[in-house]
Amino acid sequence: MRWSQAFIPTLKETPAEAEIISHKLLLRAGLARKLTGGLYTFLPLGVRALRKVEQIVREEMNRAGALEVLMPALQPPEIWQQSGRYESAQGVLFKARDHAKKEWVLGPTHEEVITTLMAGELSSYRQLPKNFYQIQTKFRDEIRPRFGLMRAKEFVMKDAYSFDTTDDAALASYKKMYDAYARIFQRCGLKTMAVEADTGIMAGKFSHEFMVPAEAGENEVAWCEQCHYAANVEKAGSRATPCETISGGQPEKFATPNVATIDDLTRPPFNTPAARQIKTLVYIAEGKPVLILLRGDHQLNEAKLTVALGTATFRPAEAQEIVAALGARPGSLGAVGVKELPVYADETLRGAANMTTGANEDGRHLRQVDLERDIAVKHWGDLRLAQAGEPCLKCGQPLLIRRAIEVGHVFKLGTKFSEALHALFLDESGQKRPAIMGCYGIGVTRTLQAVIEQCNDKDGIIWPLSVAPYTVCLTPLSVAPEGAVMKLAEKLYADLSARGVEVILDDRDERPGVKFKDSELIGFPIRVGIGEKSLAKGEVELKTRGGAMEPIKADEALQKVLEKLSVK
RNA sequence: CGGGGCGUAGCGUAGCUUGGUAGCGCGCUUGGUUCGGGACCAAGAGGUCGUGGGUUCAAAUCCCACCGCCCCGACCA
Repeated sequence: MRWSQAFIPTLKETPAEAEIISHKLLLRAGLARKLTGGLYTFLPLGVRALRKVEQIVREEMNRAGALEVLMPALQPPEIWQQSGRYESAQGVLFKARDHAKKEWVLGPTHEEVITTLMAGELSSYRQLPKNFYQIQTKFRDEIRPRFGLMRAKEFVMKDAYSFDTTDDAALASYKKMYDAYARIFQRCGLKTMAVEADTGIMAGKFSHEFMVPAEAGENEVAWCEQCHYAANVEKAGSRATPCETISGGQPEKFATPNVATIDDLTRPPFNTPAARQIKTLVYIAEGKPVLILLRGDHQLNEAKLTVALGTATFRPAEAQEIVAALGARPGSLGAVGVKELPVYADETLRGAANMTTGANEDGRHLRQVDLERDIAVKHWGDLRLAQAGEPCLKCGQPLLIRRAIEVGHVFKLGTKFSEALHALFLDESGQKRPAIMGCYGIGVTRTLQAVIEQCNDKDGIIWPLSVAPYTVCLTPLSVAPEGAVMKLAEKLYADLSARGVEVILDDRDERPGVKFKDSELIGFPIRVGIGEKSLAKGEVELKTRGGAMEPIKADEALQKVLEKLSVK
């Protein structure tokens, strides 16, 4: 490609809308432009990089034995009703109506479609295992699109769905995808970590997320450097420091005027450490109030609460609901003597004694509360958020917590969809059984931006060779057609092109500074600078993005470039 | 959905408090001089000041409503 013929609108200044580095570079390097919030046009350079990522994904999926298909993005709502997700996915479903006013949904994911397909095609165990994938645009009515391509209303996703006859076989399919994902992200030049994940509305057995460590990420990951335990904080467990277990006597009410928070009680005159307090939360679960007890220095993990409650339909109670349930306002809440409401307590509190908690009277608290003696706990479980520095569950080393971008997610689904949508087969004994499914997603557009987020410096993007829109940028410093500089540039351009190298020739009549800045902003992995001064010595300049300038003999330039391309 | 911020030329912005018919930088066009790290000189083009309403002799500026964009949050009593 000749730069003069291309469309590469680089920007000197950063558009005000961009906050994080990858979003800024996406716009500045002329890769994409915003249509409106959460919707982007990929410009030629952006499309090239995107296609590179797609191709890596495609190659690795094929290598892992998955079969490429392409499903409709427009879907009938009936299959969503059949799977039971028409309601639960309300929040993200884009809907459209046709001329007859019939409703359609724009696919946010394709379990319903693929399972419907298999319901029609599958009949025998002999057809399994099978794994189908597609690379396609997904639509999600995100509450808040963010950071350019990072969270968009429309985005390119690779989704795959496996069908197996047994749990063991399903696990093998899962493992294949897990391994394929590790290869995919590695080939994209990304450092990722696979972490245990919460399964959310997918309701699967277990899952892993592939995370790119980055401050701009929307997730938090807990991990242990010692034993390599790693989990999304929504899922992560950790050991807590032990509670006091020696009873201080019978509960005793005391006045706490103007005390509204855990923090207030830690200060004089009360001096009660947060770890010696019981935090009482009121939630409304499926319309009914429940109490949740945590230690004062701990925080609730709603993903874990979902598991404990057995429902995702819950929310924090409003102030008036709290008063109705307990007779006191937030700040003086407690569970002592409460019999009519179910009490869910965090495991950490088991055996805790001599604790302080609200007395369900405004301005009063109770001390010398012994958990199991004084509170009727209905359900004990892990309800708390793991915190940095707490000992790892497995080895006891302090856990680290870092932000990260989720680029891939693998789920073991089980039979939820195959049962609901009748993807059944006859086994060896003639028994009709539902296929055991797994599903596997990669945010392709998000992966692209994650690469930029991870690979950049003050001058711009540093593309890994594997996803660079062009791998080589030829930069003649003067473009007079008959000059020696341009003649050499043209020859190199022809030779590299002939060998299938993706090369761009900066034939613009611009000053050297402009060309250098642009090539670094965009981040082509290899630049060959050709100028009169060095050419007089028979040399050109080979520069890898992020590396040092290296003078090389002009007549060896082709060979050197080819070496760089194959070595890296 | 709640909170905060912002909307002025393609991009970045000043002007708004204190109302008087819009300015700067980048980019763009033309000519000239330059030419190894985002050149310089000169002359230009480009604006419904987000939209609608109100106040006023007069509104980018004050008031009301709406729309859009960005950020934080969606919980911790």
